[in-house]
Amino acid sequence: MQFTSVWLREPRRSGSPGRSRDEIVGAAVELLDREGLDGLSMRKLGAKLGAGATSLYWYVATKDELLELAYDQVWGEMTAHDPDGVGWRDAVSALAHSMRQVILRHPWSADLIGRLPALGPNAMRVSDAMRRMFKVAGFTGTTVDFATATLTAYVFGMTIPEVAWDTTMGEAQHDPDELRAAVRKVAADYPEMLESVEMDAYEDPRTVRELCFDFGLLSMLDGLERRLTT
Amino acid sequence: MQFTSVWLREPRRSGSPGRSRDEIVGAAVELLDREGLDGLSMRKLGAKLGAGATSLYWYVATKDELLELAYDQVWGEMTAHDPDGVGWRDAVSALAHSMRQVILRHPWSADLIGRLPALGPNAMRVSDAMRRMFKVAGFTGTTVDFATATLTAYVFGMTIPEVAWDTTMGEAQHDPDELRAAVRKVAADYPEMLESVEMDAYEDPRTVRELCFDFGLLSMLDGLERRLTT
DNA sequence: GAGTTCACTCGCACACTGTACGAGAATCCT
DNA sequence: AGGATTCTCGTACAGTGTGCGAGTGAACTC
Repeated sequence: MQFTSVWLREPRRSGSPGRSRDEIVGAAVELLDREGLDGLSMRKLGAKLGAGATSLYWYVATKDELLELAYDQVWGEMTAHDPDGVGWRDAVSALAHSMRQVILRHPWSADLIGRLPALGPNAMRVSDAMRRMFKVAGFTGTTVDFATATLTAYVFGMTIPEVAWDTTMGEAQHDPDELRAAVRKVAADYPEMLESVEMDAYEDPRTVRELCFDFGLLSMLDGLERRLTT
Repeated sequence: MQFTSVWLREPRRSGSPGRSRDEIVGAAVELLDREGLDGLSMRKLGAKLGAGATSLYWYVATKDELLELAYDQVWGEMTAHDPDGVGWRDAVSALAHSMRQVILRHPWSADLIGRLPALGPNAMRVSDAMRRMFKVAGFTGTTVDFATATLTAYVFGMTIPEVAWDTTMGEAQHDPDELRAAVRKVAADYPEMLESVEMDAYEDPRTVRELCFDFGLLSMLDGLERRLTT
């Protein structure tokens, strides 16, 4: 009756000498940041730590388990403020931006959102904080969960394709004009899409995305607020 | 100056005899539905088609390219109605539900959202239709794109973790009570999360999720509508 | 001090992956 | 008939996660 997540299993009895689990996870995150999800192999990670590949299996039952740990470490970088001070909208907004930034900083984590459950302590801490924010806002019962899920969905849903686009198109930098021409060809049969391509949205992707994110976030918050007043 | 997406490359000169590309992609989707993303290997797919593994490389440059094609075929199952008849809110809402259902039907596609750009003709068609809906609603210029991105983000962001949870927890069915107990332990230090676990949200996950999705969708639409009136 | 136990390391092996290569077969064009 | 083009596929290579079991060292017990 063993579950597939690390977090639902009894942790390994402690013991401090030799390598530690944190050290391994830290090195894994570093490697993931540098070389991406495909760049992480047990052999490479072992080499980086001056250890044999299979030594790591003492600390970690499986590679997926290691990824779960690394994934939760990413959640640990997200910062949540107290909603009592700044009001729930600002608190939620700041948390949303923090989540986005963290994922952009660790692009590989975007892939894991769809693959691993977020049950680690850091994920718990963030979700807990967000729930508190929505309670302060006035949500009660199940709607607290719904609001939390909704906002998390928005942030991840917006950020994941952002990362996807960067990693696919950014691997080898292309001439922007050439890229735009290629996309134009793909969109040729779809008038709406074509119009979208022709707009200036391609000029400075960075700020356009930021604007887009804020637009959606604002909408989201407005929509949630409306649930409270009626 | 080659791009990494199939859609940005010149298609292979036609020629119909022997196997066809559609046949291969169809078989791939079938295999993916049955065995998941890890269940698809070129050798298995070749065997399924009565062909050698490497024969497929005539029709497809790489496995990722095959996945791009399969991914777009999934987009092809999403249905969009004309917003002029039913009004933009109903049209968008129906499309959102369709998108969710399609992904739930092809869980492996959830993984690909974060890995491949959606540049295929079917993805184009869906995005095009959604843009038209928001134009009917009254959006103009860049905000059409923003609204489209926002709604797509919500739908994917909500559905991806749904799939993730199912695949991790559903592989081996567990006693729900036991699972709840395990989760309770993980949430022990986080009062908000604990409260969430203790609620009845675990009784019938299916309908709860549906409710949650509709809650968020409603919020999203309200929030977007608000952008129009002010 | 001797012996035993336990925490840890790691080389080897296995089954499996994507795909480059190049030789062969089949088909079509002239 | 001959040549070109389209298509098939066996072999091979480098790489993957990880099970196994033998080995090492330190700590604890008698």
